[in-house]
Amino acid sequence: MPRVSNEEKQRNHNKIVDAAARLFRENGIEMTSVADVMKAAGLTHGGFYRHFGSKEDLISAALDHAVDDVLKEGEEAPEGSARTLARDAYIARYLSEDHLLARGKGCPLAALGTELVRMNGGPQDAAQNAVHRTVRLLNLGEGEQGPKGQAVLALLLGSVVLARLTDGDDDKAKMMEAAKTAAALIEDAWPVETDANT
Amino acid sequence: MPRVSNEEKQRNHNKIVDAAARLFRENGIEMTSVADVMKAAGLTHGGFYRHFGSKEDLISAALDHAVDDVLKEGEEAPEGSARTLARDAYIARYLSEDHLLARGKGCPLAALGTELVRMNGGPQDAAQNAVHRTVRLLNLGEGEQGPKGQAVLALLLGSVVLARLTDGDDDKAKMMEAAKTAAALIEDAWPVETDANT
DNA sequence: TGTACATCAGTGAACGCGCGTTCACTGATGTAC
DNA sequence: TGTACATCAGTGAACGCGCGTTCACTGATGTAC
Repeated sequence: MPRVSNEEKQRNHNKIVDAAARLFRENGIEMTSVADVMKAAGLTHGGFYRHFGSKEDLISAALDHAVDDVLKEGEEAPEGSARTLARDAYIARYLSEDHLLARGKGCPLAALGTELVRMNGGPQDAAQNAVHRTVRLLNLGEGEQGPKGQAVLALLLGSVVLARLTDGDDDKAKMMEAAKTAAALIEDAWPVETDANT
Repeated sequence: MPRVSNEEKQRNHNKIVDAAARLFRENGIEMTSVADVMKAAGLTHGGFYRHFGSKEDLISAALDHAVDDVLKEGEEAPEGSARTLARDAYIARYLSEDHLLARGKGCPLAALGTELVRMNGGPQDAAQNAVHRTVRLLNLGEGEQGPKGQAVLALLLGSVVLARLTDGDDDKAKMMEAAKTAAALIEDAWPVETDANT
């Protein structure tokens, strides 16, 4: 059957990254094997190294892809009120019941944060990039990486982790409500900036 | 050399749980082997099953122990202003540079949160217990598991994960400052409760 | 209190298993003429 | 455009390794008398 055309190779490459981005977020990076990913992509594990030098390289690529996936819409919104709407929509989606359940399609920081803390090299860079891009979206009109956006992301990320740890739909919903209240508080009452922030 | 007295067995048991609570938080649960834990406890891996039925049982015990470790002081403070001081001290310690670096001695939810989300059985129960106990401490005077305490814990947990992902002492410090500002905001401006919370 | 013996905490080799990675092989694709 | 051949994407067996767990063994401890 092999070999396969350049176009098909590219398609397979995308399938591998797609599958990895989903499986890593669903089951964790360490718990997801290269063979798991290749199987989900409809291939056998041996071909993996025609696409990536190592599992570590796949982690970086999958992380970047996951961030693209969740942020693209917000990042593409034109400056101005459309951007603000996109930011609010991002927060609403982040704190939705859907996001709690669909781990494999949600924020990679909320799915993998504590695992990423222990990574080096490419994956570490990709994780930092994910933080910067998300803060940039959340921090509209307050400078690139200002503390308000950082605080909002911290609240969102923490809320989703805690809600996912929580048993019972009611308690999950209460956690999300608490987060919404706190997010509105931060949005409305953040103290006037006194010193410059990048 | 074997066998060993009952007192020494208990001492060894504690050493195993201690080592596990530290190593799990430092390197992750999946990345820490039973042999790693036993070695850190000064024993050989074969003896592990005289203490625990499985690695899963150790995870539960280590999680409980880690929570005891970080919460004991706050939980033991008598009701009233001493309790409020203990809560404030907990928040200050949580958002300290020390806590960012000493992962192995810090909040197990901030160290292992996204890994715990995927656990079942004993470890899942232990994780939920950790959340409840921490929210109870943070939620003083607002009911057992009120949304204010939940929001504060979410903010703290998220901030520490993001700061640990961040490269550079300055940027870590900025993240912690943002969290302190937001925590004060939640503390001071939380809307008056309109409906009952457990 | 002293003796005889059963218990069992700890040791270290061994188990099966799945991991990340490598490899010889295949045959359709891409390319040189 | 057609032919000849080199390339290389994908396959599936195999590699060494470390994992969680089991086991026969040991000898000091705990206990029955």
